[in-house]
Amino acid sequence: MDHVDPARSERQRLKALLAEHGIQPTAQRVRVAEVLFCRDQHLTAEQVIHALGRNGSHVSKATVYNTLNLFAGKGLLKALSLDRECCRFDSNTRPHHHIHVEGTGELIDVPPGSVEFSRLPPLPAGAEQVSVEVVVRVRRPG
Amino acid sequence: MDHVDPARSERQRLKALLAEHGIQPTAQRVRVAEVLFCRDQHLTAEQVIHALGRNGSHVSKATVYNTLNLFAGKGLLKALSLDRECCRFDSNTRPHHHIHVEGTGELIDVPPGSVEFSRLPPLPAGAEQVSVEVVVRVRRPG
DNA sequence: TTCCTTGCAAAACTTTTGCATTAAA
DNA sequence: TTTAATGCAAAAGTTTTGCAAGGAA
Repeated sequence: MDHVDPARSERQRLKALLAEHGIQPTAQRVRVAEVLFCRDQHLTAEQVIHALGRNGSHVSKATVYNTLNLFAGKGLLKALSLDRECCRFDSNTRPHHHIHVEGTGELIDVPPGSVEFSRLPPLPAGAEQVSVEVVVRVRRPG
Repeated sequence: MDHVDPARSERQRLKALLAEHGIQPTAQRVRVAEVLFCRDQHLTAEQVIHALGRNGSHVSKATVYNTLNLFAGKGLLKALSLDRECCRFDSNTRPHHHIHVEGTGELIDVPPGSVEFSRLPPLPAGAEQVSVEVVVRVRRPG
């Protein structure tokens, strides 16, 4: 008989992921990670809190915020700020770009190879480039 | 004798600018415009409020917010959202890009000709492109 | 024990709104 | 006179913080 529990092994994988990034894998942090890292997505803090509720796993609001900031600080999330609404946390931390749909607020990931530059601006003296991020804003007519 | 008052004629110019954009040029709105449009800059709402105070021209907080949103809606300002801090209003509404200095939060305008693309991503079906904006993030080592 | 984490509530902060007053058309 | 704009205070929304209690090392 096979006793593998997929949810359990997923939790083990997440614990390892957190530990690798110097984060103590507490129960609450693993629950937040379950919500975030099941796929590439861009969630607001509020969406994370709701998703936890739907999962039946409660984590206090303050801990969610602290955890999101902790994950972002350790490189497990990228904090996005694309419109004047609240911050979104991108579970895809590889370099990439975005298409931002006006009106719906929908965000679409663009792989880095889909954008190429033939010219980039000179950097200020002494500064070193950290990243180049492109946001293509689009509208759905109608 | 010459009776030209430069501050006064500047105010006349701003009144005309607001009127051209379908904005009733009230005293408060002209005061906010004086702060914003003296040069290309990126100010937060709070910075606008402080600048008004320094000018000796008081405008209530709610009116400042309403005015900034009104100007942005009418195309006199572009609302930026580059980090998780509050929204900045860019008095340069021509297409352009930005260099964002980590740590200081400094924002540097990049003219559109300084960036050229040899490839851009396909847009979602039926969507039309509104703008392409590049943010180069840099760090000053030390 | 010692250090770190959690949860709750309260605080801080940015932005919006309700409404009486005032100014403009 | 009729409409629009202002100012204040209060409300709403997001995020942070203080602190007592709980858990892990």
